[in-house]
Amino acid sequence: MKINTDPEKIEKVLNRGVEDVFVKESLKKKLLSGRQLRVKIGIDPTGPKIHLGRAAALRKLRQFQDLGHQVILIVGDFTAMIGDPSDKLEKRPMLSEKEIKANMKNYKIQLGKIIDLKKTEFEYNSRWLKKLNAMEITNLAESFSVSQMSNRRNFKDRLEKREEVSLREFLYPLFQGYDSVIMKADIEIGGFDQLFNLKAGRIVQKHYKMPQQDILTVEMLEGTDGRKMSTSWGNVITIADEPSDMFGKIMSVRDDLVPKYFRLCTDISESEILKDKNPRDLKIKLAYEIVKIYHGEKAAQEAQKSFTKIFQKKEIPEDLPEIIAHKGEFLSDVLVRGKIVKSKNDFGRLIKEGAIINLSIMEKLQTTSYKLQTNLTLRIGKKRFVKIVV
RNA sequence: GCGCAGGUGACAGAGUGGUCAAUUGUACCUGGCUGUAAACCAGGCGGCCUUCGGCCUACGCAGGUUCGAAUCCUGCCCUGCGCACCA
Repeated sequence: MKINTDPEKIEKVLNRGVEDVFVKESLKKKLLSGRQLRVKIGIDPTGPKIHLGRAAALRKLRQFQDLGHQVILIVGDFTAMIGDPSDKLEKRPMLSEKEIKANMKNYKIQLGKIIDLKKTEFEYNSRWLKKLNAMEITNLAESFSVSQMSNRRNFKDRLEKREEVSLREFLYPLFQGYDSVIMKADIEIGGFDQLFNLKAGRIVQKHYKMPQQDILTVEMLEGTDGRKMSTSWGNVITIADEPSDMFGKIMSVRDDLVPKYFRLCTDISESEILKDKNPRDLKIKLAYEIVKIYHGEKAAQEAQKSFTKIFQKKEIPEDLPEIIAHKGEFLSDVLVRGKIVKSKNDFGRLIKEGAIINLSIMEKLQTTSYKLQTNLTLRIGKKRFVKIVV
């Protein structure tokens, strides 16, 4: 495999969407050397879907792959059971082996949309971490001092607030670092929230008298509401989202985040981004590009078409969710059953607010005790559509 | 183990016998304005019913006192802090 050492390309890899590189000069030298490097990334199979924030790090990995370097994907099946303390307000619950397996099922398909799986080395870190005995763990633990560990931002904060910090959480960075030892990693990539864990890799490698990996962190991507993208916040856009859904979610991202989204989620150049002055049009372009990456050109066109149709021309979408109902059934029951509304109370509120519209006659539904006789197409609020088939 | 403080709705955090389905902020939902953006304004935000009303379930868990408990008592579980010497 030929290694690409084009300085211009390397510059781009080292800068676009990158928060921090440690140690930059060392990494640059490695990349220019022409040697094939071992580039590691860890994925925590804690959620079944990859969101755009995680995808950003994986895209960075892809860039290394394109330069000809060896990409190593560590599935943190063991560490996921411990729970990563990074930037968590609370400690995470431990995941069972079963849950992890379920999460990993669709993972590879999603990964395949970003990186070249054929050229990727896959490893499950339980393979070696499971076997560590007490003596070896003790030795590993020697690499860190307590003050180093407790100076970590989120440990420190929690300790100051007199919240619980489990000793177990201290183990996480150690194990992640140990992965780097086993894998002989030259570089490790991760989100900026991973900074401590990545640096831990350097410390642990040093402890085992190995050359230290350089680390590269990508910027954190905020979710649709401007807060950090996180599954537990429900503000995520995942790469497995349906095209129209994905398109819509991207359109609801705050304007000021659009350049960042371009930087982290697309290959569009900065100069091209600046061409479009209208923020809405720019965002449409962004949505189009991202949908194109994960679902193809055709899906992107269709998503855009249906978006303009629904929200700019206010038409009814073509394929809306359907619920089967019986004749004479209460509408409220059907909607609760179909999980369109939370409860009958919720339904009652929406009626009172005039939020439910019968699209065939374009009238607001007035009564909570509406009984179904024929098919019915409804719009609830601005973005919920549903068709009820009797 | 002993002592002290604490455990309240998605989260933060009030409330210390009835007026508490529980103040407030955030998040969320709806309407207005819009570009399914932001900001802003208004309303809502446990469940069920025949809904200007009624019922059920909820303030760590289990009991108790009381006409009445998130609030008082007892036990249990969980969290934080303190518990060498000297004084």
